[in-house]
Amino acid sequence: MPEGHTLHRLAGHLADTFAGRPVHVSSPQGRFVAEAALLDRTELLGAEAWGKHLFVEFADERLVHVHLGLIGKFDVVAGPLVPPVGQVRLRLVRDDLAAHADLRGATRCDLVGPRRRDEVVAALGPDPLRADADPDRAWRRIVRSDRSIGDLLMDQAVLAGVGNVYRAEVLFRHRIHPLRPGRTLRRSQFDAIWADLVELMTEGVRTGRIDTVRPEHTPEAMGRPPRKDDHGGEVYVYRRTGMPCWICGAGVRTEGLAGRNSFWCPRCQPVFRSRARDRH
DNA sequence: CTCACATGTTAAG
DNA sequence: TTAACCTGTGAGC
Repeated sequence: MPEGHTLHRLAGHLADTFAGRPVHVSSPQGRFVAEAALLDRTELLGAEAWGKHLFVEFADERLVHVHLGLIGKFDVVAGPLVPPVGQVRLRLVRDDLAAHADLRGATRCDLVGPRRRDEVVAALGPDPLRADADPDRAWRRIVRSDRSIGDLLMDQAVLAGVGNVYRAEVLFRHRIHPLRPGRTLRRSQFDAIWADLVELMTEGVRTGRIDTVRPEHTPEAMGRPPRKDDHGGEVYVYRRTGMPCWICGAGVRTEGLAGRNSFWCPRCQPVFRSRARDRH
């Protein structure tokens, strides 16, 4: 579930559902009880996402810092209240009882103040989903790095909010091999990647899915069955190891990179050739 | 049913 | 580099 678009979408849902009214805060699981008691029946002011970090804002400068990790979920549920299922670390209930939100499986759920929030934000690279993002900060780090672009795109200190799906897909869309060193990218390529991430991730916030195939490669356009798995979105290479590339038919490759599986098409994303060699 | 793996990060070894 | 966190899903038996 959680790349940056999930958290931005969630921030919007939480704000729409709870902002401007007192909220009942509890921790059915028991691991956030003291903090929940402090927030209980105070006003929820809003919610904001920075990369994959979420801050739920309550009165008196109190914030709940949430990170979903790999498996966490924060479900916003409209309708009558039901007993918590599983390990619900944080539950928000609207004062009219007509909606609630349950947090499960998160790696982080802390009560913090603005100072801690600022620390977390300061450690993050620019977030393509934020209008105030400065892509130059990411470019400066990428262009002077020997690390691979696949590694750099996943580094939240370089660029915030991109995860394993957007990494694989945006590199495919720009025909760049994930192992290519950051310092070999041209500015125009980075600019195109950034602009594409802004567009793709904004669409992800709108739909709640990661769809990255261009109109001519959709299941309808190609007369192929839609993707069937828990992600829902249509993609070019992510988790398609061994299957034919939608564009050239070559088998999609995979390899561990930065601790995660990276996916690419060996024909559409050829191994980088150095500038010296290009001159021949 | 059990098992492997997953859109992530941190901390221990 | 590996385990741990903690939940859900799909594949295989």
